Amino acid sequence: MAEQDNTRALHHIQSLPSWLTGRVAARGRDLVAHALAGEGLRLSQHAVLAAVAEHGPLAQAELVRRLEIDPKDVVGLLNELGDKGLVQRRPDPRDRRKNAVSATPEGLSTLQRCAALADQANRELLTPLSAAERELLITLLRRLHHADQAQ
Amino acid sequence: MAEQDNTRALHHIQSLPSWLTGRVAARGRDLVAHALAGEGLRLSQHAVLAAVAEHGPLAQAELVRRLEIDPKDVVGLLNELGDKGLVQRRPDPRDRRKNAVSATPEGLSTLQRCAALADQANRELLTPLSAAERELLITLLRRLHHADQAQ
DNA sequence: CGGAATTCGATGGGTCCACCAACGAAATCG
DNA sequence: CGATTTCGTTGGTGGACCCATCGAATTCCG
Repeated sequence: MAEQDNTRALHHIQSLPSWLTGRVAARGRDLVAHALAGEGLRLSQHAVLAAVAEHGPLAQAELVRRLEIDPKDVVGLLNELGDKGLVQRRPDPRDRRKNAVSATPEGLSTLQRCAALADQANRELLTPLSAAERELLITLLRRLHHADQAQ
Repeated sequence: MAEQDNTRALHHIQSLPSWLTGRVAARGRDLVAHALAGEGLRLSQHAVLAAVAEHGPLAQAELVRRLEIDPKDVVGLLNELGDKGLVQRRPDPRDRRKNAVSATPEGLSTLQRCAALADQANRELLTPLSAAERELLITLLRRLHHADQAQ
């Protein structure tokens, strides 16, 4: 510290992990988003569809908690996925406040193709790294993320 | 590939580098943003201030190219930084289309403090990693970013 | 030289994503 | 029961990015 040199201020910022991860994340986001556009899905729609497919029929509030997403946004996302025929909302007979959201067969097959597309995009993102380096990067990122999850 | 299992669709997505970097980047962004809030600056304002400080008096269009930022946003950012007395816009006598943007002494001292705050936030972000691992992560991210820069 | 093309600063409009505030309806708690 | 909580929904805010346009000033080129 106290080694701050304003003549390299921008260079300094752009060497920080927070900035580097932001840039790499932005590129990863764009790559995956572009790939998913082939299936007509946005990133958030893909995440919701995957959560619904993985965790059986679930209530929207459960979706909110699991994805740490805003309740408001869930409504729109499910509407869009519903319009595409990928998920369906039914009233939960056991608790009439809830909607039981589940994926349709079409939703599941779409999800299959999306997973392949997302994998492909991630391969492109990591092109500059060797297989061992990719594993290493994922491990480091995972540790940072898990430490965050646990506060 | 073709090992897609819809019963682990969400888990799969959340293991992808694109998702992990996104999460870590979001946390890094929040940490730095929160730290900079102590100086009353947002991330984009900090970046612009640093660029102006590092690269002498600049035209706004030059700022746009260097930071790959939207021309529209530059106007507002410079207005805000100008209102705070951290930068000043003067007409460039050599090209009257241009504004020569430079940092004020107050801007430079603010930048000093911001650099320290950003460093501190990044240290917090990387807390779970050893010094060697931090260097490794930065190296890997830098390679990904540079490969992107060169298309 | 003078007209055409380009650059610069600025503005308006639009998308996408994340976040906060509040509400009626329906369930659960005490 | 009544009070509280949960659920789904609607409202709006703000940041980051992109597209198009516009007048003023400069550069290019015939």
